Amino acid sequence: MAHQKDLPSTAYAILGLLTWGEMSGYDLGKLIEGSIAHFFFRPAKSQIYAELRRLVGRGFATEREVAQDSRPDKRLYAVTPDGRQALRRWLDGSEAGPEVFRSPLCLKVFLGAQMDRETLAAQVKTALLQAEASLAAFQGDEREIAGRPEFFYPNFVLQRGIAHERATILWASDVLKALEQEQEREGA
Amino acid sequence: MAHQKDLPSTAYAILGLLTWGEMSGYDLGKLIEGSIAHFFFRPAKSQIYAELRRLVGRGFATEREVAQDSRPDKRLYAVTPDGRQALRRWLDGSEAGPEVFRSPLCLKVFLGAQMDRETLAAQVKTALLQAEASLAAFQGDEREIAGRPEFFYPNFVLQRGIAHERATILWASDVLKALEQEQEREGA
DNA sequence: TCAGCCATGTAATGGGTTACATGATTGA
DNA sequence: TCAATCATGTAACCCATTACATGGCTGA
Repeated sequence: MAHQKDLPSTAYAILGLLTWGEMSGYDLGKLIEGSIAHFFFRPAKSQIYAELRRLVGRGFATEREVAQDSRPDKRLYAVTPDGRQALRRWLDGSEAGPEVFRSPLCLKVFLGAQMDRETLAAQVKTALLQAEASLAAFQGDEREIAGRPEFFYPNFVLQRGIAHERATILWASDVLKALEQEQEREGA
Repeated sequence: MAHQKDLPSTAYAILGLLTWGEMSGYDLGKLIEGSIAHFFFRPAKSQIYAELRRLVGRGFATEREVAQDSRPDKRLYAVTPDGRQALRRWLDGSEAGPEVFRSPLCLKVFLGAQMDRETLAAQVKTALLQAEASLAAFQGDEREIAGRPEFFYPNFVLQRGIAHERATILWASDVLKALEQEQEREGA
């Protein structure tokens, strides 16, 4: 009964955000951009809407049309008790899929022997600057949510992001240093 | 001319590994498992073979059938000059796709309010143990390749993996501590 | 005036996974 | 004897992205 087939984990991500409160697909998009996009996935809008329809089809969410003037009409979605149960089952289970770290930069560094040293260094430098920007943004978020109990759990994830960016910055600096040393050794 | 359509980055990953030397699809699978799988992607066997055929079709690799007795016959693939050029263009360019960190664990922690505290703690603990195992494995690799100049570039990526696992371990420990404190506060 | 926000979707494509299929050799 | 290694693929499926489509309101 209930579910013939398991949903993809992205469905549970959306279901999870809906526990935050009733929302439209558009709202979800905004919310994802500031949270889940950083540590899970950044779906296309079209996928959000498709996934919401599926959740309604499964009975995991309800849809409610709200007419607005001076704005387009919208549909608000809310989790059902069935939805909460399904989410809970998924959260408690251990088949949530693997941790994935996919880094084109690491691939390029790995294949560094195929590149000009300068070009590689430039790309590492770019990544370093991006990591610094991310870190600054995360630290801004940190100040914003500090001490707010409703962000008790999200704050853990934010801390992980901060740790990750810090590690990236240190690593990139080390790589750049090593690359320069190698350049000198060759030049001399 | 040359290429009507860009290849997906996974094709360049395989092309890059082929610069290591002539290999079969099977060999590539083994090699990926010990390298690229950790920081880029872990393709299904079927995809490796499909991607190799495409590379040959584009003229980026050559195929050579080798008969063997007491083992199945195999096909060896090697990069062509065109392939090297294409790889180089991709490496030098900046459209390599985004850095992706997809962590179901982070999603669960983010939604921690929906779970039993103990269940969440157990899952964090599991991740911690896995990170410790990965770290140990990476440190084994580190000892193996230490000082070997042909691993100059791969070593950077290994260092990143080590830094990442260390950060994960510290973070998970912090989360567990905080979760226990919260438990005590409630219990008291 | 004009970019950007609000708001929702369809259609086409394809990258990637899963399941299925085969089968000899080698070492524990 | 039995699992693992070597070795290559086909077929089906589907999650996810990209491009396309619409259109009023708001603030700089």
